[in-house]
Amino acid sequence: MSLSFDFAQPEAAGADRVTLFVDVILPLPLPKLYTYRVPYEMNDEVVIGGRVIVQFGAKKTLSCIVAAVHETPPAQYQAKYILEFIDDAPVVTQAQLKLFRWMADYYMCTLGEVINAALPSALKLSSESRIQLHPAFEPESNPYPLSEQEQRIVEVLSSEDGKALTFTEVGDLLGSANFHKVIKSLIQKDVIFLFEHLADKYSPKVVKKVRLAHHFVEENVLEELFAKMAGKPKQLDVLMRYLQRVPVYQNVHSNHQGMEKAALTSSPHLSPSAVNTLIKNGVLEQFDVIVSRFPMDDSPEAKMPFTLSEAQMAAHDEVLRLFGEKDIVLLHGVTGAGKTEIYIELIRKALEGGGQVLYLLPEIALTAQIVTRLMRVFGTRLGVYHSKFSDNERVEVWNGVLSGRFQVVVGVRSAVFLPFDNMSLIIVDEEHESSYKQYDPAPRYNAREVALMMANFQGAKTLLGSATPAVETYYQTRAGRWGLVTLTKRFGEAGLPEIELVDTRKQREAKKMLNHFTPELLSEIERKLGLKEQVILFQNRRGYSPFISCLDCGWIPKCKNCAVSLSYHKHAHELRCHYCGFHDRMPVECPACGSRNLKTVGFGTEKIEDDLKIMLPQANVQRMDLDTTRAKNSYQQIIADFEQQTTNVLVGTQMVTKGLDFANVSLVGIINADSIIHYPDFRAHERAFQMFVQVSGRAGRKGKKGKVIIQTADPAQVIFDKVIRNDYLEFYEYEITQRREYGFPPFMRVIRLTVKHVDQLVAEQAAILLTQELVFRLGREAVLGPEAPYIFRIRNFYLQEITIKLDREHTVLKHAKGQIMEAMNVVKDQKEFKQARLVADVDPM
DNA sequence: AGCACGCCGACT
DNA sequence: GTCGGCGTGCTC
Repeated sequence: MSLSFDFAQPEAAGADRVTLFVDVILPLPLPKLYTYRVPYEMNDEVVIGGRVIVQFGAKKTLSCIVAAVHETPPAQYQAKYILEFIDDAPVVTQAQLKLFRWMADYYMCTLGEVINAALPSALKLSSESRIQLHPAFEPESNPYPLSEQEQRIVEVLSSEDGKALTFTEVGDLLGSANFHKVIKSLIQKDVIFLFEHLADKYSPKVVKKVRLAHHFVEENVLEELFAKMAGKPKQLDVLMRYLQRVPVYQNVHSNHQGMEKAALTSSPHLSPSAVNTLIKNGVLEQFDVIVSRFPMDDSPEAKMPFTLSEAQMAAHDEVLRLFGEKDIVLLHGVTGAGKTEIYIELIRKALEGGGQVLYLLPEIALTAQIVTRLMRVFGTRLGVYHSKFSDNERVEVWNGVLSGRFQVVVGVRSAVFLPFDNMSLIIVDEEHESSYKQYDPAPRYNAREVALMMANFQGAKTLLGSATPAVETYYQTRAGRWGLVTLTKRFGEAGLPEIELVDTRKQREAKKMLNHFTPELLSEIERKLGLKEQVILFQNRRGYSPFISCLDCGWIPKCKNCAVSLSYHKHAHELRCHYCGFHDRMPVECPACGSRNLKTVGFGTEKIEDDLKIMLPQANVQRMDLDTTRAKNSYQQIIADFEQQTTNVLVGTQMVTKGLDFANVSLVGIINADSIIHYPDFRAHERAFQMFVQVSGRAGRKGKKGKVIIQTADPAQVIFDKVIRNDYLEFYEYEITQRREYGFPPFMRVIRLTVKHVDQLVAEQAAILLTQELVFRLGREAVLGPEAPYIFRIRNFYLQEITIKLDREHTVLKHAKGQIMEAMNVVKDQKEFKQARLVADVDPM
């Protein structure tokens, strides 16, 4: 039996010495929980969802999460004592524990793996965890008294800038085993903060500000100053601007806040050197302020309420009405229909009811634009959870949700792990996006499904939004289980773009192709640039070319770890593997025959960029793909340049298809549609349709009708017809028939098992045995394969795939997963397959 | 995931 | 004769 904390406490306070045990979740891929014993005197410190430190194995001390408290001593072994209690309040809520258990179950992984993915690493203490002085800490102004031990730590940390100590070092320094208490206390007092890896070291964002030196603040002193400035017009200008922006007289304190130096120096009519002279002469003083990475916009126009259009209002009302009878509603709105405003209105209503709100977005759609917009409406109640955030920022959001400071969180996939316990509304925007699915490592979860389950557990409503809903999602609305609201009109009179197909085969035969551009696309780009409008080009492959080949002997460089050719990256002058990261210098001559006739074959974004720069010198081309957005802010920079029209052509992969709104883009070109359609996967058509419609949606906003040119070798393919007419329904009808006929989701559930082994033969043998065991348990018709995937070797592991199709019923599913586990264990228990890795992916995408 | 224990090749 | 390779099994 497990006791809750509330129940355990009064007993522990009594005279009877109950012996408590806790089951903990270790942050490791272990199938079960481990039981530790609570020291008597610590009985009232036990908190479910709190962290404790335990010894695990001979050497390791780990922090882990208390999942349950009970009085049952383990029969088989002697439980070790808990070494330390870190938290006096849960860092993981009961609601989370329930959800995490469901995830581990559903996605066939361990609780430890879920916890590991869920907790920001600074919450996962280890002896390697480090502390650093909080950048905002000043010894004089910190209001909390420090103990002698705390003082010692602060001294050492202050000894040099950015000095860090590991837990082990802190332990040595204090010579006490109980140093976690000291660390915890210092964290609470905002003196230090924690991080896990050197890369997580906190570097605060600092803004340089200026203010009037305080002895000038009085009116008559200032007049004197003005008199002195009479012969220095530039400096006077600066001062005037400052006084204009900062109401020094009306509000005495406003001068203390000052204003951003950049606002003075970068102002077109002001001289930066005059600003510096004023600082040098002591009239202005410069100071640094640590700011949040998402600044609050307090300008008056920011507070301006927006009004929903009639269509938006109607959709909003319909969503609310449907929430009266259904828990899940799909908002199917064409691109540019203004779904975000509807979300904001709904969030506002949900907050009035007092619950929490989670707004999920795919990685690349979560831009500064949308965050700023939400900040304006929700201010400090909004938390942001982004994968490019540092660990400290994540902990801040985590704690903010726990404390109730953040009632709304906008975030990516992993935001479903945050400690919500009173959810009232979840919005999953672009719900069809495959980036909601984590592919590797475990837990291989789909944030949309997790969100739906969280909503279910916490009695919240879920709104799914998309211009191109997943077939599975739309099916649910057709079946009447989920509500459906449709928005067919674009916001602000913008018509849907005109889509033109251009036959690349015909043009190639006529020898009219210019590199990979048809004359139609090239002249249209030229025309748009002439009109000072912008262009987006979509090519779903990065690098310069997918491979190179020797013209004399046909040699093609392959990756030594994977069964793929190496892509040529011109800028880096390298050959790269897109699967394992292997790279090598581009050879000058063929290593097989010594010929210098090496030719690139095929094309990626880099070549498109290159060719276009040569063919249209007036184009200012920027490329956006994984290679150009790797650095932390490069993505924002590329977007900003394009927005401000410093660049006028954006060439990119998937990244350009999602969520970007640029008013001046009037042409979208899809360079090679065929590579998107021809994919060996049951979702290929769905993905292609979504991609075409989404990228087309980037063309034409704010009243301008856009144009889309799709280059294809086979314009007759059925899918184009539906894309051109933007007919989702027709696409859906076609697709759902196929799915029914061939037994794919939503009619069947798919679980994909992958067997990996360094030896190809062993991988095959293990897969054959696994298949046999599966067929034995689930029946022949449920198991497909084994089969080597198209790319049959990655990172030196040979792959074999088995696909399992199951009925959707939950009981069947649960039972089947047990059977699959059994089958996997049979294989793993075989000596010859000990080295094989077996991976289960539930609902793969 | 680590880490220790345990059986087979090139070194003082 | 040992040092050390990493295969295998266990951790409350």
